[in-house]
Amino acid sequence: MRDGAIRVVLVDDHAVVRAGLKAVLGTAKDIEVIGEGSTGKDAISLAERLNPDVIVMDLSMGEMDGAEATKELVRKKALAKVLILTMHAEDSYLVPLLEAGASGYLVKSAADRELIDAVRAVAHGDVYMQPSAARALAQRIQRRAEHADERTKFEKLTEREQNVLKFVARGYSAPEIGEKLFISPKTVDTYKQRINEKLGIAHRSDYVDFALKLGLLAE
Amino acid sequence: MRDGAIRVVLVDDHAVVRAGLKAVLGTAKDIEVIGEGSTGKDAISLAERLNPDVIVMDLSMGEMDGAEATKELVRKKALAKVLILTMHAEDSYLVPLLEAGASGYLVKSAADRELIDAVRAVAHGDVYMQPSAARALAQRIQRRAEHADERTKFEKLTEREQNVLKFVARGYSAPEIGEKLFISPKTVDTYKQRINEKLGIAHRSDYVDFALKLGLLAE
DNA sequence: CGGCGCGTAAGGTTTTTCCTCACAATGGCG
DNA sequence: CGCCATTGTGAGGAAAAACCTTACGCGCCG
Repeated sequence: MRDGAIRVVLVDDHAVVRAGLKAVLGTAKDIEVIGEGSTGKDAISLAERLNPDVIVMDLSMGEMDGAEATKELVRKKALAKVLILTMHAEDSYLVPLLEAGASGYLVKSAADRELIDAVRAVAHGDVYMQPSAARALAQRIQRRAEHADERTKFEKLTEREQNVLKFVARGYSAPEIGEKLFISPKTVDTYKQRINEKLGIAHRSDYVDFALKLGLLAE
Repeated sequence: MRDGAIRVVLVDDHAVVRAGLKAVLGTAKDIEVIGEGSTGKDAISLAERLNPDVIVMDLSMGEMDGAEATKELVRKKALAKVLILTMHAEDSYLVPLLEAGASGYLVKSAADRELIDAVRAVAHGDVYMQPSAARALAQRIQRRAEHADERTKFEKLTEREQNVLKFVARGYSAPEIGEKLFISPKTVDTYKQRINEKLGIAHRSDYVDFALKLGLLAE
């Protein structure tokens, strides 16, 4: 990082915890703690003043918690990476945190070694996660794959029909689809008719439902 | 697991690799290799015959690769958990694999210890992932949160307009929306008109794009 | 050979959309 | 205090799209 050491700011509303973190990180020669704060607001002002590489921040704090602070930091386009600490493995917070822009997620019971690794990883631009967190994430993704029924039905459609289904779900009209597929809008109409029969649906909203369940609308 | 040991089937098209895996797993007293195969098809027939707890399978194989075999196993409601091995950290395959139903993902360069841990984890019902894999997953999620622009625009719409936007994106027609909101279809028309102006869009497909980017269509 | 599935398409009726206009309530703002 | 922008509501009418029915060639399978 800039001039060698990884510049870290610690934010936690318990001084004892901060002291502990400082002690642990102090054992790594390539990590330097350059500031401390006790609220999310502190995190933001410290980020602006000190321009750290990494902000190690508690998830739950009195005034402005870690999640909100992370969002705000991202909004302000701060360069610092955020490593969130949490008391217990509260998996449910993980996804919102990642969406907010956090780069890492660590329970406080983690070994010293893990903390140091995590700081290095996020300073390096990587995303750091413990297995329990990764698991939550993976399960979330797997849940998406549960619509086997719809998949089966979908696969019974001909290629043309599948294609048309996708386009309709995406909001395109028959003439527009016709243009894209180089066929007459009337032909598109026919496909829609056949899709309706085969899937037993009738409304455009059903197309959207279907496509959503099958992940056909993922960018 | 049943009668103590974790029953494992190895599937890889290189005998040498299978031998290696067997040697490594042999060092764990709680793991027993009960079968071997060299293709995805083998994986499926072995799963049916031997009913293993875990299938350790290569990602790339000649006939039917690991991903397809996993899908098929899930389709057949096999009880075995699938741990996918891969030559390099091909992150791009991870998400499809998880969707297919794999419970773990490991590069072949992993330490012996990691392989054993991974087998135990998936046998136990956990999802096992290495940091590099977890990273890919996390980045994928973060990408979803990048549409700040759209969010801002969306928030400039009135509540009514936001509501109508959602319904339109979901595929509902003006009369249908009118019914849901207890207003005239003509009023819905007006909202659509105003949304078009405010967002600078004109097609239903733009509504869908917009809603997708903001996650308004997530079940 | 006669269906059957599939890709293609047209005609005609019914709905929807799209655009323009309208009006009342509300809430600043000079 | 009037004025004007914003918001919720709605109508009328032309244009477009959806919907339903019918049709035809082609390859395939019993």
